[in-house]
Amino acid sequence: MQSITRELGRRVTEAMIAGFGDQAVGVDPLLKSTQDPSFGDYQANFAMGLAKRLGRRPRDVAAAVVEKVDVSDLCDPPEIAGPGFINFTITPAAAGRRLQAVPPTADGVTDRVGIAQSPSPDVIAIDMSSPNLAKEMHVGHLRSTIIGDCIARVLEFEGHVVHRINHVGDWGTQFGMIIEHVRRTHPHVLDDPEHLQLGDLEAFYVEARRQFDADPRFADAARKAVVDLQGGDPETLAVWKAFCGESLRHCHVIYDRLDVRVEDRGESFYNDMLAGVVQELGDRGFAEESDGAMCVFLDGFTNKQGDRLPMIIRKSDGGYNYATTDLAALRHRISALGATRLLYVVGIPQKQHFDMLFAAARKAGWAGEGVELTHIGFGSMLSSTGKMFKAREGGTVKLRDLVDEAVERAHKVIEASEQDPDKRRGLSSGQMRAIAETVGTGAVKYFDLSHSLGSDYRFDWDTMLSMDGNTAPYMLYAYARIRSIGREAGVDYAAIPAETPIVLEHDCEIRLGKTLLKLPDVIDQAAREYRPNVLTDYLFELSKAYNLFYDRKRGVRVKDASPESVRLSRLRLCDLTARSLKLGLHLLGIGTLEQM
RNA sequence: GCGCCGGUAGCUCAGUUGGACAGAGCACCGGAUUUCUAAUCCGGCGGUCGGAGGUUCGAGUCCUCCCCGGCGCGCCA
Repeated sequence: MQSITRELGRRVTEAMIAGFGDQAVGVDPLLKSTQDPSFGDYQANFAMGLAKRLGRRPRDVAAAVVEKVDVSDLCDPPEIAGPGFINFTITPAAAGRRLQAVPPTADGVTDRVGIAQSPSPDVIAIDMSSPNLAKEMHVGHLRSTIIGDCIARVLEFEGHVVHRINHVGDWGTQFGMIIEHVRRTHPHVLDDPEHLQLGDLEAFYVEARRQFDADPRFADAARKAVVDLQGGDPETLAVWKAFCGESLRHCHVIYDRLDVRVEDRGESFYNDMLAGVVQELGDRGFAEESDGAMCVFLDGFTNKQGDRLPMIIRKSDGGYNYATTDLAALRHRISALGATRLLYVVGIPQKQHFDMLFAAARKAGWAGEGVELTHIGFGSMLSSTGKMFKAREGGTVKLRDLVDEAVERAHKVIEASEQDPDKRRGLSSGQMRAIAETVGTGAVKYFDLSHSLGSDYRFDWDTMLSMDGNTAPYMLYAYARIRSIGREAGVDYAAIPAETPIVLEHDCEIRLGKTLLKLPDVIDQAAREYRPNVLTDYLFELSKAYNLFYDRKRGVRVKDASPESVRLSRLRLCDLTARSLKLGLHLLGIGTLEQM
């Protein structure tokens, strides 16, 4: 399945050049899908802008292009409307042909629904999730984890090589008290460091902190542990390593549950590169000493007094901080991983840090012209009352608890449904648990990803678990329903011959077919703009189109449609819808259900 | 003080390098069910897009100023 806007855009561009020669070279035809079906399916908006440059009337410019453009195999004759819009209406026959050409699913690989990969794959490093290992993962890590996963999935789908880098916090002074606390509570840790087990990481951290504050001898030991750690003392390193391993295992329980894959790479990995970073920046005159600290000063950054704002890369006590680590990591991703696109899925409050980091990397020449550096910032997750998200007791909410509650709530909905004689499906308790897991985690992810990245959003259980509206349950239901129709019709969708014609006649068939054709454009836009909600909006549109297609009153019959050619055509539409939904949800990191 | 991000329907949110009368869900009102999964569908109600200027053929979108909210601003990450 190819992008229609690209196809139409190519032809319009040719017609523009045929009509206006060099003056039209490089002019974007501005092709997009229309908002209102009365304007057709796609529109080209270049005429107003081009007319201005040419000193001509927009409608005349549009008319000249319409005269030259050949789209008769795709559309009705293009129409000029308003100030100079050119409207294209895809013919049902052309839409049917394009859908029919989508190859069938192949076993064992991700169904691409006929969408080609990028001919020029990039190596991309995505900085995502990145919790601090000293503590348990909390809700603050949710957005980076699932947004990063979604963007990684989309870019991987496009054929790029993606490193999902989990830049975990495994270094710093707080590990001193952790190490000391491990020693005291698990005295035999060194005998078997791989099998250190901690039931509650958060409680462990809190207790370590309490001891540190309450017991001077503990505090001294903790400080000594920091020194030993930095000095490379083997025994201290072993304890530290054992703790980090255990903490990572806790993280991966959640990653597995959320079906998120990451490459763990702790900050400590870059430790022996830090001195070199500072040395080189200093030698080349990009960094200078200020109040005892080594600082990089960059144009355009000032502090509250209006003085230039430093990026501190070595503290006055000789220690390094996150700016140094991030610079080292950036270099490593470019030079060692070969990445040409570095993405950072980190909250908006850190925007200034990334602005400075990128500016410094450019200045030092570590990131050249050909390297993209992008901070994919996102807003905060707020409670339903609009405040910062906190547990009832006031502390942070563990991510694990959030996921548990989501699944539990989904399970209750399913149980209630099974109690209702009109709704019950006769699910086993095992099936109910499996469905609740997909619906619960899917609901949380979908709700998050359906918001535009930049804005804060209010976390609301009832909305995200609602069957109505732009939610995971609605989408999952639409998918399950289509799969059920296939079973009821006694067909294996995958076995319907690929040459079976798809004929779009009824309005709801035409609408569904044309919506299906938008999928490549949607994925393309989501990838280009790093915007998951482009995908969710589309899935909602597709689900609505399908539900209308299948509606008792306004839709068409499928299972018992006749003649057989119409029945098969509609079953293929069902199949393509299911495949598109499955692919879209997969790119969001959400699994599908054959039944719910 | 400087900077960043927000302010769109009663509520929660979309709005694609500026494009056609500003969209959706929830809520509310009304309609459709001898069920191919109604966990659905259709219709109605509802907005001077925070305010004021400006640029433009055209502004929710760009520029300036102001109001309100959140966040950041030298050795935490």
